[in-house]
Amino acid sequence: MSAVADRPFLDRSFFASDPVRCAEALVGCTLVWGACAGIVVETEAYAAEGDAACHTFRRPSARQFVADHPAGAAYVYFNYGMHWLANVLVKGEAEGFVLLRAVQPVAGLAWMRRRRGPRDVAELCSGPGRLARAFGIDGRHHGVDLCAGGRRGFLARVRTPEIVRGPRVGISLAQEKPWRFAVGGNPHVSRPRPG
DNA sequence: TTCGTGATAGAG
DNA sequence: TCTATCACGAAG
Repeated sequence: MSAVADRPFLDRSFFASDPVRCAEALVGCTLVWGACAGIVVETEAYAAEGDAACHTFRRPSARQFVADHPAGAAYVYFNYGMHWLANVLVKGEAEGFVLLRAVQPVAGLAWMRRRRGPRDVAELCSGPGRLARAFGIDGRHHGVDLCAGGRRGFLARVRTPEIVRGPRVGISLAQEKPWRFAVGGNPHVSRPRPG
């Protein structure tokens, strides 16, 4: 846990931005979740306004979530009958979410393998469903504050990564928006590789 | 490429 | 009640 020790979490002002900028800024930061931690290597932005792929476009419950929670709250939902997906609420100049798509594991590898099975490190968290599974993220965490200190939050970048940008993955609407961000060439990024 | 699996929301 | 849809992943 030395990679995690004695550094403060990103505070709420980090998420009081807009979802696209925030998604890019989060790449290279470290996600800390209890005993597990990983460097964020891939994100996507979803805008509450004008983005047909965002849950807020169709789901009243998502709009209510935005209204009821502060920036930096976790938005966790169950999809395809089997996968949990983890997002962070952004509320600032614009509102929306940042989907956490992949991290490079740095702590808690034993826990991740216990949940995901004995896999290669590059397979542990290289996708939003995989990441949530490896970190033990599920519906219990829907709405938790990631800017409150304690066990869960983000650490600032130690280095600025080389970020590549491309279209979002796995959506049918608003595919034209290049709102996926990833660390160029990083093996922990999900497929299809951007670039 | 195909299919498992379930929450959500809107229509009937 | 019924149905379409869905920000996925594992196996084949």
